[in-house]
Amino acid sequence: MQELISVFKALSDETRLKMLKVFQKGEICVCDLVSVLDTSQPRISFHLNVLKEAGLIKDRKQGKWVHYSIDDSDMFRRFLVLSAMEKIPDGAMTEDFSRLKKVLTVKNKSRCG
Amino acid sequence: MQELISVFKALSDETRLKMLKVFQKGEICVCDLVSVLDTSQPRISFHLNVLKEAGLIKDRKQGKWVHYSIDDSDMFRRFLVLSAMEKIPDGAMTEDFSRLKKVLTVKNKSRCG
DNA sequence: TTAACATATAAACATTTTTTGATTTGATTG
DNA sequence: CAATCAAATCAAAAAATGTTTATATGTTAA
Repeated sequence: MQELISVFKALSDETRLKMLKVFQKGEICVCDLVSVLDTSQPRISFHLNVLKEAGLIKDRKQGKWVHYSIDDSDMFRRFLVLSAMEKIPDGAMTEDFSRLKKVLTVKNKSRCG
Repeated sequence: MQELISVFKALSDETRLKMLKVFQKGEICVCDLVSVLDTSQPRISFHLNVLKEAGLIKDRKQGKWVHYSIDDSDMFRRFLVLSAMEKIPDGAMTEDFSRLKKVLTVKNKSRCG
């Protein structure tokens, strides 16, 4: 039961829902997520950890960077995330997506990743 | 987005999940729920309110009593609750269901309801 | 190997949620 | 209408979560 609760808890926070929205666009590293959500690094790390403990995301370490992405190994979580995401209008993400776009194009001219 | 969050928040608590499990057996009044979950009345009222604010349950007033039941008017909530309930083994509810049984049979010999 | 960078962690603090005990409200019954 | 019962509400205490600032860890590159 605690496992189930941890999943719902992870989903009951605006920052974390926004993170999942960003993850839907693809894998992203912590430093980019900090830029995109325009907040502090420890705060991002804290929320990433909550999502990870709930089994909603996974990480991939590569050199200095840690890339996070949606963990789609579990059907129930997968469905929960999808249906939650569907409920959040893209309008709630305008600023963030615009920063994401910026970050990604800079990326193409190489940096991490 | 806050509405979505309120739903997940409502679902991220053991007492409230147990309440929903009880509601799956049918409508129940506050005083019976207090007996079944074996806790204080204000605590029950508090959690009922959280579930109600999230749109997961509805109430029906009848004389002195208030009967609560699952609100199945919204598809998304309906599905969430069903899939959450499925994840909770009946073993987690043994004591509660046994008290529920008792309460319901006493009921038949009339009291509230 | 030192400097710089990415991320995690920790401690202190702030905020939110939950619990408790007392009280209130509303309805029924004697 | 006084007594009783069900339920809600409130204020204060307790517990859990989230934020911040500072620091630690691990990696890469100069």
